Amino acid sequence: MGAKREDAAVSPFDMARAQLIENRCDSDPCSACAVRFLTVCDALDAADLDRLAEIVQTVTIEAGDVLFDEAEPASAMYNVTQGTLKLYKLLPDGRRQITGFLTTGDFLGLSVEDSYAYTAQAVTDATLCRFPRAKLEHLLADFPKLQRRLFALAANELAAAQDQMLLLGRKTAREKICSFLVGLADKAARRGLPSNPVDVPMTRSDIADYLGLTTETVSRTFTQLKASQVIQLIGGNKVRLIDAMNVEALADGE
Amino acid sequence: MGAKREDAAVSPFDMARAQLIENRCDSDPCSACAVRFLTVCDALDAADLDRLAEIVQTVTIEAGDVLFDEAEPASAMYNVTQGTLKLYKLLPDGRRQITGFLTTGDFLGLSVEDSYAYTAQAVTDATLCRFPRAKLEHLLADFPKLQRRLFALAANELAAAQDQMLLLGRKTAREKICSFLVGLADKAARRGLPSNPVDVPMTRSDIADYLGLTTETVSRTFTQLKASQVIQLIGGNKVRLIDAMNVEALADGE
DNA sequence: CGATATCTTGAGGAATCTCAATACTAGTGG
DNA sequence: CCACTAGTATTGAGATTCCTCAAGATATCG
Repeated sequence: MGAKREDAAVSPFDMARAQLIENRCDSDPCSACAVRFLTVCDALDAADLDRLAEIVQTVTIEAGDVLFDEAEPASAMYNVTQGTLKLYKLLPDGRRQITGFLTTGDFLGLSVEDSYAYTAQAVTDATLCRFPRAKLEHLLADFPKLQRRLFALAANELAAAQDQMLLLGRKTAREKICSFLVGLADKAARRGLPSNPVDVPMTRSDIADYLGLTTETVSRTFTQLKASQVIQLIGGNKVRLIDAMNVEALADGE
Repeated sequence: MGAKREDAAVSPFDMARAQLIENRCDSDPCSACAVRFLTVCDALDAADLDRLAEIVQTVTIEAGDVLFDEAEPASAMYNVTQGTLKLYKLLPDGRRQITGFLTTGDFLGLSVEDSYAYTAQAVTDATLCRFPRAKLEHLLADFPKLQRRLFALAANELAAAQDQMLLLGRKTAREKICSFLVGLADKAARRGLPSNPVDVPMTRSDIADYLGLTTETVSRTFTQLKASQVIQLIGGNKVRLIDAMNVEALADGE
């Protein structure tokens, strides 16, 4: 894979924080939004969408940029409209656990506490919709449907987190990698994107920190899966699942 | 620890399912509830509590009983009023990951999908408040506060799940055990229960499946911590943290 | 006080990690 | 247009944590 895809430093504190934040000047950005149906915004119909459009801002960040930092006051929620981000937590000595990768339609910044529970960093260049928290909460009071939708999304996140716990606690390296690939493919399919070969925009190091492995083990496992005709590596960041059903079976140790 | 504390079989399908479900006959069970402030019910004031009381049932289960099963239609949500439960997911070959232990005040059964994402089984004898899902959803529409409270609880669960991912993916056995003990102590403290020595009602096997370890490693790690004067084991199921701050530091690898 | 489940301890093995060297790959500058 | 460079990926060898298998100790229940 190529140089400079992202900053791989563990500490986020020396990262660029350049964010381009703009208030939407379009008259009607949300109702024209191509990815609305994937997101929290789907809860509102055209009439109410205006209210949402009033408070939304657009954020553009580059690969490697930190959107917000763990323990920073949670000032806003976001929707990813383009690109991939990673969320992670750190231990004092720098060990890192990536808790999720987000793509088009995913939301982040959910926090009932005052501060974020994780750092959010761009894996690729990305654009997001930013909803200032205070304004959003005001809106939630007016639109129970929106509240309900957020709740549903949180519940889904929770279910995904529990799957990930099963993976981290009980799966082998091979099962972890297969689960990861199947997960990426499913997510792409749900967005109408090509799911086989599946796009893998993150580094081996990111994958390792997501699956509780080391870079080397991730690399070795890819090599083994390739040797056993389970996958093909295409270019630097595409993976073909030779038999998707088979990969799925391997993912659960069947 | 003693015999028969719970059924340790991995497969839940041969477990007893005896549940005692009663409709509340008290005139006002909820407003008299001693643990209300800990739970979802805290969102409602006395006047609205009646509505909740109308739909609530009481469930009594014994240690080892399965409350509901993974993939079973999600017919209700629950609040634990007494006792400890465990939630877990299984792989086809029987490997188990416990995603959480629940005690007084915790809620479970949250599901936007049609079926539960995990199995819920009693660690000790327990009593719960049962809210049939259809009725509860009806109520949510009338009480935005309740909806909001549920959302907040889900968000907290999510944050806890992310902490657990960090634990599972990146912590050593010793750090895992220390995190676990600190977590139990904090939870007890928040409920006004004795937090040092902390009550540990679950088996080594349960702890192992919660932390992504084996029974033997859990046991060995307890022995080591005891030898290093970090903890004392009191009876079968109490642990004294000799220096709580120290245990906390060990939990994060500091 | 025996029966049964749980817990502890031991010895050896395996999966994964660590450390280290080499080989890619994509953008950079001549 | 091609070598250069810096990050990234792969591969190898050895170390280590944790797991597996097995036996013995302990605790609780009837």
